[in-house]
Amino acid sequence: MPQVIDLHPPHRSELDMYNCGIEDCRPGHFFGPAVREYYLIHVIRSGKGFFQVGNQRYPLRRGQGFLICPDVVTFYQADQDDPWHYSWVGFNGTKARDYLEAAGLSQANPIFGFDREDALPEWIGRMVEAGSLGRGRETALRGLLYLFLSRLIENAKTECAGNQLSKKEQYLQKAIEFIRINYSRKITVRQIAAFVGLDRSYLSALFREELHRSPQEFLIRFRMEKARGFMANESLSIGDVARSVGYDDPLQFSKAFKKWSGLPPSRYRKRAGEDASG
DNA sequence: CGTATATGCCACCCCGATGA
DNA sequence: TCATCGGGGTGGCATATACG
Repeated sequence: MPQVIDLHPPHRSELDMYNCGIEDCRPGHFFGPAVREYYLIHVIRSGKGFFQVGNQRYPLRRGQGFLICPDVVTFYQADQDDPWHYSWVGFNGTKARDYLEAAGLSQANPIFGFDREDALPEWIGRMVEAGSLGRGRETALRGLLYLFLSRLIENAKTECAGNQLSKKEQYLQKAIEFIRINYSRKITVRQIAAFVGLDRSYLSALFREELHRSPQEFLIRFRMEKARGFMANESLSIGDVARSVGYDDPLQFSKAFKKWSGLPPSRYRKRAGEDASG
C-alpha cells in the first residue's frame, strides 16, 4: 500500500512541495508517457527499473535516483523480475532549479547516485510521517524538503571531490575557467591549451567530443553572451563593448556579433530597447 | 602474461583571414 | 597575388592502467 502526502497546489514561493510518497512497485508497474507541472525526484530503495526521457533510456537500480523536469514527457517502469521500491518527492518554486543545478541535476543530466549515509529515502520517510501533523505540517514538510535537497547537493560535491570527473572533464573545466577569467583580453587557443597543460590539437579534440564545438567557437560564444550583457548598458559605445570582450577592432566584433545573433550590434541594441519599452 | 582502453603528443594537411 | 599565421581536424604512435 503506497503512502502518499498530497498538498494543495501551493502558491509559488522559493520552494514548494507538491507531494511525496513511498511506493513498492509491482513487477512491470509503469507511469507515462506523461508530463508533470513540477520537479519530481525518485530515489530507488531497492530493485530495478528504467527511466526514459526523449530517446534516452536509463536502466536504474538501488542507490540511484532520477529527476523529472516540468513539462517534459517521461516514462518509467519497474523491472519484471526485481521491481523497484522507490520514494518520491514533487516540488517547484523560484529557487528549485538553482538547488537542482547545485546538485548537478538538470533535464540533460537527470540521474544521480547516493550512498547509504546520504539517507535520501529516509528524508522522504520523515516527510510522509510529517504528513500527519496539524497546523505545523506545511512548515515541517518545507524544512524536510530543504534538508533533502541539501543532502543531494552535498552528495554531488563529494562525487566531484571523489574524482568522479574524468580527466577530460577536469581539463575542460580548467579551460573554461581560463576563458571566463581572460575573455576580455586577446587570448588564443594556444594560450588556453598551455594553461591547461595540453597540446592544442588534443584540447581541440576534447572540446569537440564533450561540447560539440571547437575551443574558438566556445570562446566566441562566451564573448558574445558577455557582449549582449554589456550592450544593455547604453552608456557604452559598441567600440567599448568590443574592447570589453577582447576585440580591439570594432568592425571585427560587429562581424562576429552579427554571425552569432543575426543582427549587427547597433540594430540588436535598438531592437532590445524597443522590446523592453513595449 | 597479453590485450583492451584511455590518455596524450606530434606531424601533417587544409582553411580562412590578413597584410605586404 | 602570395606568404604568413591562427586555427581545426586526422592518423600514427607511445605510455599507462585495467582486465582477464
